[in-house]
Amino acid sequence: MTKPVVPDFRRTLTLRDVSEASGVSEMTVSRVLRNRGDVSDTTRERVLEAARRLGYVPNKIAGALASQRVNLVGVIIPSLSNMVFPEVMTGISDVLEDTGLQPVVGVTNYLPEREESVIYEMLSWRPSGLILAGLEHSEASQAMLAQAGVPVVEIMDIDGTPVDSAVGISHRRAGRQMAEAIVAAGYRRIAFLGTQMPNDHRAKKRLAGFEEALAREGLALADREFYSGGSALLKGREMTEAVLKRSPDVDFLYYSNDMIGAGGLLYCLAQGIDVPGRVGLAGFNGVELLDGLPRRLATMDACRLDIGRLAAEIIAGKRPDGIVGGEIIELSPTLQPGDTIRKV
Amino acid sequence: MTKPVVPDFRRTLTLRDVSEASGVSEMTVSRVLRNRGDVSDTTRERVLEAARRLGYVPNKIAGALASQRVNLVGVIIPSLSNMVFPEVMTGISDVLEDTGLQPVVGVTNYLPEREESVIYEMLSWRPSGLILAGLEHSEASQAMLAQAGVPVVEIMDIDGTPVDSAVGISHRRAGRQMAEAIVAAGYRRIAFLGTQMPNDHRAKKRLAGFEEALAREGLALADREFYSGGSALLKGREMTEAVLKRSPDVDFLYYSNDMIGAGGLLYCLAQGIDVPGRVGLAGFNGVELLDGLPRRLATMDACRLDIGRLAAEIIAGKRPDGIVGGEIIELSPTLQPGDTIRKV
DNA sequence: ATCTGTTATGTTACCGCTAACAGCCAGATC
DNA sequence: GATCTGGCTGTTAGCGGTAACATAACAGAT
Repeated sequence: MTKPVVPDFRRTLTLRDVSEASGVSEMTVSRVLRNRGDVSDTTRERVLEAARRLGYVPNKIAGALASQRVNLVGVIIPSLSNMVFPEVMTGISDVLEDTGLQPVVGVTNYLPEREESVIYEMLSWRPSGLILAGLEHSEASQAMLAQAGVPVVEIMDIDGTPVDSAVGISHRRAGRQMAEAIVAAGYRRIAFLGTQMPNDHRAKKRLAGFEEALAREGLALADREFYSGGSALLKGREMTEAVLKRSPDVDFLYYSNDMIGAGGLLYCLAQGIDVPGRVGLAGFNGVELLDGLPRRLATMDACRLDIGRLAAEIIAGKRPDGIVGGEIIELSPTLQPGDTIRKV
Repeated sequence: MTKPVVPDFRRTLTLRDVSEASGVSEMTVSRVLRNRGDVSDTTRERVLEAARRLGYVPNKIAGALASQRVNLVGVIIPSLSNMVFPEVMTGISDVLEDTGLQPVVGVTNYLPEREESVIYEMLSWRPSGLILAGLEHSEASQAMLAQAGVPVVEIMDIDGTPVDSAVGISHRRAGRQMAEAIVAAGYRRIAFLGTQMPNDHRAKKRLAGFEEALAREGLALADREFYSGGSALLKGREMTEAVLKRSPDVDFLYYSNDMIGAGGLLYCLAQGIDVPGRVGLAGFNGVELLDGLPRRLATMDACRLDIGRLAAEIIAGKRPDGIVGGEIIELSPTLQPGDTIRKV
């Protein structure tokens, strides 16, 4: 309603401004700024000088619309505070760095409906590819991904059917392997401590594989405890205390992630409990944090860096043999026994 | 060179496709999909049905170009693995959630030249605003930000001159306050342990403020130790060991962040060192992780959630009194004495 | 019957850039 | 001298939407 006090005299700059300032056509300016096509050195210099002097920043929106090319890769993850995704991101960035592609992160907070809208939002920018965590998505999400017309890589997990490509580990198998190692070390009264999150499918699969392997040995979980929210380290302490009080005869604690496992380890050490003699412990992920603990927690690394790398390579079309899509890459996590499982 | 094996029969969908499928003009479809302007209920239904059936996802690139409006906010931070930025992001997302704006994250790895290119890249998408960590930027970066023509909020720090708005704490003052508390508790032989990072200006300012306050009391740092890279928790242990061996008479360890502080605390406890009697400890940030430690490390929270919130409010034009730009908001971090400083 | 206002829809002209193609000109070739 | 290069630059026509401005259809008021 009120007239603007400050007139907007500084219109946003366009190619035309640079073109006028340097006395060549817009097309030539465009060519210079993108390093595409032949331009004489003198012209190039003049254009660059003008662009720099004016402080011109190209408008990628217009560029993308005209060229039908967008140098963005959507990366959709459940959470940033997880300690696991930063490393995946590092792998992705490493590979994309010299491809001209740029990752753009979206966070879903483990909510399928949130994921749906993030996918929609991302696709509406017509990215060159999509990387997203997990194989479980709403029907609408699946439909969008299938229609997207760009490479889609589902990461972290391979127990299921991907829309297009997948890079990850089998969490089911990871759970089995850990159970086998624990049983082999002579533990028998085993408890599980983990997240409550109904949508953390990977944790759920690990537990399923774990119980499956126990069953095969004629064993069942002796106890189980769940949490949600709050400081994972603290929750680990609290849950550990609760389980050990409730089931004093438990001799092994299997945690769904390293953070709560670390909390449990600190609790046991503080209580003077003999680890791994009286109680054994194991987590999952292989997070860097563990290196600083008084004792090395048994864990299983989830190949996060490699997962990021490979996913990015698929998007960037860098896979050997020029494989184009529909690739499923299973990585093998390695068990790191640390100091919290008895040696056999 | 080779002909594509699979013909691209599934062209990408446009408004025209939906328009034809529903028998109305493109404009009407556009109105329906954006919920703007009056459209009859029957038409709306028909359009939505067609859009859903076709799996149409609007092209925001074209939309943004035509409307000169981009619902993105660039957020530029030095690192994801820091534990400090996820919380800032949470604050930002909370506020932006119901404004139609969407955060887009860029990471600089503490490299000014990398920051420069991230800023350039972001501005080339003409976002509605920019939030970036710190007040120190290359000249070229400053120029771009000043020219950007959108709100720019520099966060975390207010010791310096912002380009436009700033929300943060005074790290210099935070350092001073901590030093005063330490001296007041009777400690005299104080050591500093921190990051080597030449570009972590905030850590540097904390140290400067810290030394300044010590000097005012006639004191100087008894020792100092720096690190770079690796697991912060582990580095904290190692540095602490090094310092205590080298300078056995040191009675306080001031860490530049909570993670290395936690490492130091674990080391001291494992060594049976009397904390806070023989040695006092303090960190910085107030990270959630600390809640799970055997003893509560003294720290200073950096108001990360509030910083994110306020920055987002400025971008979204939600500040009370309709303040528009050039706002500088200083928050006051609170000292959390924990259990690692002697009570006076 | 005409006027007015409201609601629902369509038309037109861009937004800022790039693909594709069309010139132009100096020097080489025949 | 005519033709043919190949390097450099310009012209034209969109890309897929949306703002702004018609227009149409119809109810109620005059």
